[in-house]
Amino acid sequence: MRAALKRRGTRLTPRRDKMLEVLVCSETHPSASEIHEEVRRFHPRTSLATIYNTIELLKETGQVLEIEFSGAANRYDGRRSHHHPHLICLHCEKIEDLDSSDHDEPLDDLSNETGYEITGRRMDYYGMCPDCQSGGAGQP
Amino acid sequence: MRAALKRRGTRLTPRRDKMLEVLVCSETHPSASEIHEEVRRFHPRTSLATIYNTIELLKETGQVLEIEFSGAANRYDGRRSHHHPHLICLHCEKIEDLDSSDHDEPLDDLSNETGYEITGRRMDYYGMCPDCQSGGAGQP
DNA sequence: AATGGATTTAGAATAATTCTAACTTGTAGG
DNA sequence: CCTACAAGTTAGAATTATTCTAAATCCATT
Repeated sequence: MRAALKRRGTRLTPRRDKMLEVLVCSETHPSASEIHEEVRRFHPRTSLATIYNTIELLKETGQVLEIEFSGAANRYDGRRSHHHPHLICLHCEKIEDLDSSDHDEPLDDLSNETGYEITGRRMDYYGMCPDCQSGGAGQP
Repeated sequence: MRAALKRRGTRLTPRRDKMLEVLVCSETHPSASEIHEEVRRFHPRTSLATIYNTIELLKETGQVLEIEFSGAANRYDGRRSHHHPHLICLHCEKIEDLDSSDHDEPLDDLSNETGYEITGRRMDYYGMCPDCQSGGAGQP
């Protein structure tokens, strides 16, 4: 994954390295400013612009998936080793990964049919998580 | 569809009616301001706030799907009679509907497995359309 | 140690969406 | 038909995530 960055001629700076780590290790699909906070704990003078710049890089190389949120900050998923759907709670904005092998079909057929050069995909389910249904634990 | 609005106690005003028509008839998955322009041709004093208000209503009743775009306006799909995936060109921002019956499986299994109350879903493929690949017709 | 291009920064700029408070409209009851 | 009230609408301000900009810094290479 680090190699992928170098391969395209970009440097693997300490900030970028930390960002990769945050993205891969986080369980919560963090927003840009959450990533920022986390990176800042190790490189306190990091600017938010750097976070956005690096996200842009990683998006281009397909190493991060951007999950847009209406009326809220986008969220990022760095676990792109295999495609997986998301289960998104519209109430507390939690995002869970679903493990499902059957969604991992190849894209060649679709590419051939449509003529599109397909570089990514996204499968999301929206609803309300058990916590929020019971009016309980999850933050509103 | 009009009935669904009334059923929940909201009025079916001329603006709302026009908006429904625009959403259902449009082939392009319009943005809020494109919907605004279209509605304005018939009700010139319509405010953009009304468009957003009505979108909010329609989202709540599941009559419109919001397709978030990073760094650009959200787009809306009013053809919710059956679930279908989208093919999105990242270059010209065109959105095409894919007709595929096999994506229309029921959500009960997933609801039971996860405890989520699932109200919606979204399946998108991202890439570059044939026009943009050939550097041709599509707007950049 | 010097050079030059990539990276980073702080802050300003942009633009979509939401909010607010006043105004208008439609409907139901008298 | 008239009145009153709730729902709908409006214009513009406010909010806020993201992008842009120009200057400073870093780092690999000479």
